[in-house]
Amino acid sequence: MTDSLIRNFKEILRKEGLRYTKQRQAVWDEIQSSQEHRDAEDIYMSIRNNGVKVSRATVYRTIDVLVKNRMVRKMDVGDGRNRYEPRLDDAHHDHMICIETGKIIEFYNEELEDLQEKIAEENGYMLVRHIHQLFVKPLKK
Amino acid sequence: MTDSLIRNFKEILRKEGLRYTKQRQAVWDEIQSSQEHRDAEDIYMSIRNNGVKVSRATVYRTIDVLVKNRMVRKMDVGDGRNRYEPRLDDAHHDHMICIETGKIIEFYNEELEDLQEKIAEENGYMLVRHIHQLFVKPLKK
DNA sequence: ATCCGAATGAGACTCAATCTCAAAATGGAA
DNA sequence: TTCCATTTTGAGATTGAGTCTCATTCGGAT
Repeated sequence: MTDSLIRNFKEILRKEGLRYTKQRQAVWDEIQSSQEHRDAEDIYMSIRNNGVKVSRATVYRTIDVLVKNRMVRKMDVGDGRNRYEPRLDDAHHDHMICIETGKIIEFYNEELEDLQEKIAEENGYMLVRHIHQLFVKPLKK
Repeated sequence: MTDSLIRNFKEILRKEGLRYTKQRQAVWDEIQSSQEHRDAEDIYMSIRNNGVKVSRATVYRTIDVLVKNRMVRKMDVGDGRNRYEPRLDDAHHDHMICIETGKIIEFYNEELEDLQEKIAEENGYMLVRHIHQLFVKPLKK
């Protein structure tokens, strides 16, 4: 990855030909404020509770820009609601979801990453991105 | 896996305490008839075109039973519509989705499977199931 | 300060999937 | 075979995440 690690939100809007607005800033601020894996409704309600007037439409529209620019990671946990988390650094990780508690554990494994690229290449393809979730339950002691 | 490979649909219904109906049979027949990764609407329309009267509700309800009993694999390709494929044998595989053509390629890699179990265990969990999709594009020649 | 294209927001809309409940079908009992 | 308690079905309503519309508001270049 050659993206600079610290990227300015205003810069990204400029690059995209978009204007800077307090609603867009509020969405980015809100996502940035927590490392949790949150859904859009949660983000929307938090912004409103902080006293900023914003609509769901704007939240979704802004998230799209952030995802496109790799500021935010979008993840599908399979329950119909996407979750979002800030990509404060550019470090990639996958997720493990406990089916008993709902807890989301992040993990990263170099060997796994390499293997995926290899598999894609063996089939004549280049890996662009991947979705990888492990559904797990606690080991009996 | 200790499930028997050839399992009878009626047996499963019995085990689940469900009655055998021609609608349920038609859903299973239709899914079984093709190895494609199809969505519920497609399965529904095909059954109706074959002259069997069935509702979407029944299609969805029956698919749930089939998925629960590992007769059918449900996959989320990220476009909001789940795809289903028959598990004629019990062989597991993951999917590679070409972002240029939409083509779905199946793959299986033992090393990858082992690695996932290992990662779960290292974190104090037991792997129950996983979602793994590689989004790829053709290699430039 | 002006101006005009871009952004916003309320609510309509989409669409896959689920739910409702009256009517129909199933299958065990007799 | 008939009966009937119980389950299943289906038409259409509902849900809910996400998208779209368009009149109004705003940003920022000049």
